[in-house]
Amino acid sequence: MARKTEAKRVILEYIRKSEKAVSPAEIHHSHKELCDRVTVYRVLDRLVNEHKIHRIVNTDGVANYAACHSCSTMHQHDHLHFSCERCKSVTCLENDRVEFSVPNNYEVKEVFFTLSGLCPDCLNKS
Amino acid sequence: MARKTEAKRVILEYIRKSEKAVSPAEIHHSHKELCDRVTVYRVLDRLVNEHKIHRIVNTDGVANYAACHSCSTMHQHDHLHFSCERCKSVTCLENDRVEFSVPNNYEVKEVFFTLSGLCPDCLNKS
DNA sequence: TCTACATTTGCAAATGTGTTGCAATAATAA
DNA sequence: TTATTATTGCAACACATTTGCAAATGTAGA
Repeated sequence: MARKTEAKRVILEYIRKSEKAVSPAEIHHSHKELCDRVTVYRVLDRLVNEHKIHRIVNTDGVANYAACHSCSTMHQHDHLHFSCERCKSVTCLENDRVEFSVPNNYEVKEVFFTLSGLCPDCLNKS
Repeated sequence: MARKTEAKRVILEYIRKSEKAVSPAEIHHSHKELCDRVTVYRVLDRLVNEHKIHRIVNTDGVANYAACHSCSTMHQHDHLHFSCERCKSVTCLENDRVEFSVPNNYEVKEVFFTLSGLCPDCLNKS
């Protein structure tokens, strides 16, 4: 059975407090003393399996992780994500729902909707 | 100005004939003699810039490329893509349009809509 | 509380994707 | 045909992520 470890607790707390989705590298850089780089990856995998966080692949192919907010009631991540091409930040746009249809010979398990361009911060600076 | 080269011609033809989106690695493996690995990446970049193909990031973070079908008339790739978790294939679902809204303080330049799960082929085999 | 054991961790090394610099090659305009 | 410049190959790099294995640690049950 799953164990409570410091790495897991701290990483989950960090993700929950973060405004934007965070990458494994960011987590490791801001918690150098906490644990090894490899452990960060393994903790993130476990948190995803436990439905505590969800994974977003940004348009550069790098994984980012965000806390699940409405997952305690219903587990779905069919909201939009925004991947900024300049600052590389990934933001959940949870209020903007997406509508789509799929041919019925596909079995859809997960949904990844990502927009890219410039986020409000970078748009201001340009 | 852009030049016609064998690598470019063969790679574009290969992508056009392919049912599914293909990765740089796949292209290189099936055309070992054609050109270097690096050239595959560079040719793909050029083809994307010329709007001949479009790039899809699959849920593993790997880039895949597919031919643009309706781009001669209108250049937009806001259709769904399906990323199979078993065989890793990426398919364009061009007939299934997606509707969404975004806060107006974001500047959207590109759109990546990917579903994952099991494709028809893998669904049959299971 | 103590013990046994499965889970978690650190470290080193490997894999895979994508990029860069530079000199050599080849397409094309003139 | 020749000059120009895009394209290529090669070697090396950067970075994200994974794997194997032995050591450490959390926790269920005695």
